[in-house]
Amino acid sequence: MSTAADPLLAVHSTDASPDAAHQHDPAALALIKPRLLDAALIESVSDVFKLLGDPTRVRLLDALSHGERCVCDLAVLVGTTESAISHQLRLLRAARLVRVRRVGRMAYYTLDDHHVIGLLHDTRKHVEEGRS
Amino acid sequence: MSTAADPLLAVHSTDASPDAAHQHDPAALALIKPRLLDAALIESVSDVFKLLGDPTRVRLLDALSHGERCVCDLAVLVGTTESAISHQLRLLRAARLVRVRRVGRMAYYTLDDHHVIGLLHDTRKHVEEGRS
DNA sequence: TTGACATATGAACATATGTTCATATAATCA
DNA sequence: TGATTATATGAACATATGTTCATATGTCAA
Repeated sequence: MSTAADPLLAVHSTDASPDAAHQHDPAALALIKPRLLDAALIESVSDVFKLLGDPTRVRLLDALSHGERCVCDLAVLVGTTESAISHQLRLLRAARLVRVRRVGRMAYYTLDDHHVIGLLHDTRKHVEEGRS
Repeated sequence: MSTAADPLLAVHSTDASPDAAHQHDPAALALIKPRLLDAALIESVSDVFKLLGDPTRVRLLDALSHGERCVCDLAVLVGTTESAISHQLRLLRAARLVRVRRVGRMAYYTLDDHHVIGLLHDTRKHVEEGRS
């Protein structure tokens, strides 16, 4: 899998499109535009990342990567209120990143998608590579 | 690489630790606690995800996944002001997710880390799998 | 039933965040 | 030089977001 190297050879043409203020490479734009992700997908994808973009939720998922845990234990591991944890788990549940199993008055949470562990791992790699 | 299956066999013991309000499985917690990611790494990882958690920036990265682009073309592809784009590119640059190459008064941006394409791809997969 | 417990949730508050507008920098051209 | 172009950036504003506190729901024990 090598990087897509698009032609960057187009000269600075005097553009004539009516809507755009100005464009450097109209030909390349026309080629790329239809290949971009559609609005709904963009929104969904960024929503998932938004969920991962909070320390408390990353801690939660990191804790859950070691196996199923109840809310009270997650609160201890994450170091926050059970209320705060519960609010966050609700969001993660809605996005199907975690799943509940209820036993009596306990609620046991697990990761519902093992892509998540991969995402955490890859991002960690990015961060660690940057510590030059 | 299979999922780590931790023992969940501990009985509901009457806990005696002084700081925690209550714990369900103290033995498992003691085992897991030292294996959790440290605070600084959690923060860095969630910061990267936070950057990916915005539609405009996902659009930017998606556009850049098709090759190097100048700011004005990115503005057209993303459908926003060049000012807004520039603000976002600044953030992405600071996180070393994109890189600039300056030619005259133009600024050409590229992805600086190809993990990012993988992250986008995997998250897209998660989203698409959920459309049941 | 009564009380204690585990979890869930709504409202409110403080903080963070993305865009807009104005302006700055820096390069190209007349 | 002066005008125009491409990008960058600061301040301000409106919106979004995470936690806290109070309370609700449902479970178990006595």
